[in-house]
Amino acid sequence: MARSDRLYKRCYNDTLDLLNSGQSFRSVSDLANRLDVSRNTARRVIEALQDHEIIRPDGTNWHLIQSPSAQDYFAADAILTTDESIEAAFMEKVLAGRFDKNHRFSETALAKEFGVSNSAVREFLLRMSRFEFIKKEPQKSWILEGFSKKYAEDLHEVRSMFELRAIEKLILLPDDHRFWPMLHRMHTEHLKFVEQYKTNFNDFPALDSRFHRLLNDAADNRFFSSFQDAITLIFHYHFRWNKSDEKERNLVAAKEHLRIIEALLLKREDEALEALKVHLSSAKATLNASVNRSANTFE
Amino acid sequence: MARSDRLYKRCYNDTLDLLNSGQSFRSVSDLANRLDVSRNTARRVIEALQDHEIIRPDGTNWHLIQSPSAQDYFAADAILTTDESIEAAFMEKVLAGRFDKNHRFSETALAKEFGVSNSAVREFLLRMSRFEFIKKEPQKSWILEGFSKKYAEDLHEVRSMFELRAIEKLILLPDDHRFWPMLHRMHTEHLKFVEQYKTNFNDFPALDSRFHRLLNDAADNRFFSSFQDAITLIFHYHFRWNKSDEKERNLVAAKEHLRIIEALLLKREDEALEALKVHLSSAKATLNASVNRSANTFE
DNA sequence: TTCAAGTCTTTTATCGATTAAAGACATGAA
DNA sequence: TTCATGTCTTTAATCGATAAAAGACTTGAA
Repeated sequence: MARSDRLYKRCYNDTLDLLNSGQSFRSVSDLANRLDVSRNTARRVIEALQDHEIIRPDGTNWHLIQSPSAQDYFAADAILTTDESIEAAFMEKVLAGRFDKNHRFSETALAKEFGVSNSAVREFLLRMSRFEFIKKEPQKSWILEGFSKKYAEDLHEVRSMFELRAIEKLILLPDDHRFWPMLHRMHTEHLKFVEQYKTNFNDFPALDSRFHRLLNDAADNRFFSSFQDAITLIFHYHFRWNKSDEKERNLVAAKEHLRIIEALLLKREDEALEALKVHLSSAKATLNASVNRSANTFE
Repeated sequence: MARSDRLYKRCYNDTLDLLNSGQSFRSVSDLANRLDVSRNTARRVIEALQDHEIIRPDGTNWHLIQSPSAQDYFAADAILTTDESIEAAFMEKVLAGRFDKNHRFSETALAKEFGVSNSAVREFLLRMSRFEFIKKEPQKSWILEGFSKKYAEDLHEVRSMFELRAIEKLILLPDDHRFWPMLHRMHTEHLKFVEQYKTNFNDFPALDSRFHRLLNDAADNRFFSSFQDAITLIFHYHFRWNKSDEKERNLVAAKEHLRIIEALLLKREDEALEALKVHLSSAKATLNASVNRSANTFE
């Protein structure tokens, strides 16, 4: 087996969704643009959909012959890239504590366990190692340093430094900078979330991540943005893993965000910094609580 | 061809050096310990050296039959790991500006150019990408963001934040912490360097890197230490590339280090912070000068 | 006990091959 | 012009195989 055609499958599903939502596309090129893939891939999708008699050309547009049912779609796990599925499997294994006590693990063993090749695992681990919770020395096996308390502290320290600095830089941005309208939209979204949190509380992690990313990106330092990737990953999996007090926690955090946003919009630096500190320490508390739950939380 | 035996060759050379410097080893295990490799590798070295009639057992120790000459050693480029040689070739290519104007490049092309496999290049690039000067999106080719002025600024900003924070943390370390004797030794080494800088100015980059690493490691945050890897790499290659004013520059920097060290030893926090700021901005100026020289220095 | 050696097993480093997807080029219609 | 298409070439994602090095087990000597 060589390279998988998961992208094609994902596009196939996305195209069904597109058509099902009442939209359409004019040409192969048009679909390729919409899906942000090459024309070859788009063409393959269209041909397959025609072959399966799911769509048909209709004047200048393509249309569904009838609404697609669940079995017209590729299965959810068929559209993950190898890397995505390794990530999910690995993080689940970490959080569930299914690693040896000595925290050493081998590429080969993981590859076998996850049903992928050696190289795929290796490359995943290399990419992952920038988050500093796994590491290896040449010629030796990997070590899981795990989500220890210390890890949470290190993460928090750097995160605080970066985000506090970000606030200081943001306050100085000129009034016509594109950051301000984006922050406004963020404000609106948060208000909406707070209003509807009882039903939509699941949306918070994504909102949270977008909010912090906005701050970091606007601070215009690539290392800040890159660090935000680590934060997003860690919190993503911890949120998934630890659902306790989820609703309340999310509401509190959203309100903390609002305080920061409002202080920023009024350009009250001290108030914004203060609000951010409060928020960061509650985020730290959340992470700590989750770390303590996870079985691979050794010292 | 599969895995190369460069480690063995390096050990072979190192063992010759060891014996040539008058030291010896008692057993396979002993040699393995000294070289920090497995016994299998150490055994292979000893057997080869015996076969080549370069050493012979002598009671409880091994001895050289006669002082080894240059041709008894493996060539310098035979003892680099694939990864090290890719790194050297890649960085040289970046600094010499031998990339296309659009800054895109392909794994395959590099692999061909460097005479190594696709995967080796790929893994190198993945590892490198945490330094944030190359990057890629899935399904697309790599982009060299290069050592722009902006890169130098981003690097400087984070570096300053980390090291200033490090100083604040170091001042608080108890008197019996192992950091203090290490700092004392560092002090002595710097005094010695300043005294002999006219002949030994080449030693400075290594000393510089060890000094900053000491600060970052003692601050006890893995992200600080990891960032220091980036700094070391960047400065290493820029120093190599830009030799102008080398002697004077190194002397000035060493004296700046001394001011920091002395202030730390006296636990004068403000003075240490001040001295560090001075040093960091001269380091930034050095890097900037070098960046301007390098041909891949686009905006 | 501790250390050393030999043997066997596991794991990493490295390669080359294969297929999906992107990208480049040429051509033709609005 | 501009866009859409088809064809061809290059490149990335992914795999499995192989040899070097590490590590585990066993035995024997000081």
